[in-house]
Amino acid sequence: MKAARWIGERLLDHDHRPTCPCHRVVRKDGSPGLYITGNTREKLGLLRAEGVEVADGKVKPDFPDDRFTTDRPLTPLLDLQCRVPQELKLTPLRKEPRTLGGLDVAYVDRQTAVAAYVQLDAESLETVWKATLPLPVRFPYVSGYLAFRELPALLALAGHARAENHWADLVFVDGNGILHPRRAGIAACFGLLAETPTIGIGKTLLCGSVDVTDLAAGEPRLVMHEEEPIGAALKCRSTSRPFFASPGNLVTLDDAVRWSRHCLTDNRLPEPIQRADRLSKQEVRDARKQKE
DNA sequence: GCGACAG
DNA sequence: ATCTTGTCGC
Repeated sequence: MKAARWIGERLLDHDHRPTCPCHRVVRKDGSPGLYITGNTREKLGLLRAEGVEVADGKVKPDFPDDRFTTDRPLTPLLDLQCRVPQELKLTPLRKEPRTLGGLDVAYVDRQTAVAAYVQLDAESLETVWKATLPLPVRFPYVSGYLAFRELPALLALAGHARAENHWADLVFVDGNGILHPRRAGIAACFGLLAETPTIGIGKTLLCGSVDVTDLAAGEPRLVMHEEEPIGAALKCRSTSRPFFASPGNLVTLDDAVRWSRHCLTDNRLPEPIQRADRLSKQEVRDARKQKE
């Protein structure tokens, strides 16, 4: 059950007080697991004090172990994802982009995200404009459900950029487009909601398969999933690790490959992503500095 | 049944 | 993603 991650994150990061009941969360097999104070013995002591039987370092379960088992929490979200691909338009890019955008998210702490946007000149790749936006985190990271975590920040920042007349003609998003089990990666969802041409860039492969043996710089190799081409592996240098490009919305796989290649420089990732990534991390550093 | 798993 | 020191290479 993926929702277990949700609970795990709260256990790691909550307002722990002396009266906090978090010591009552133990592992399925009855072993205590970790405790937020770092002292596992303390955890077992608290349970004993509450009348819980502890034998052999383990808690005796007083309920059937499938009491909390359910596949409910993420299924409504999965249903939403399944409706995404039919709404996407993977059509050739209409007009030659004059500016390109890059979007990324970094984290100040467990509950504060910072979205970063960079607009570049499509020809010179020089930075034309940039902006960042801090936002509270409302959803945990769950593989395959990244959009539910980071989309709100991206959309808010996009709204701002649009209002300032700095929205790019083609936007690169940190995360996949249709290179996703349900063709509903964050770049696809964002492109759909923002009604903007998008390309997704992943640093590691989420699903599908591709052989990157002897992959040369700038050479695209298709990622296949369920008999379908859903993205391409690319390298900026023959010696660097590959990244994975896929269409989000309003572009074709060919566009995604072509524009990713267009943005290759010395760095591992396409320039818009590289710059958005750098900006988001810089902003996180500044935010932490001011928190002191 | 078990492992894998974008950021 | 984030936590972190040194370290290998251009």
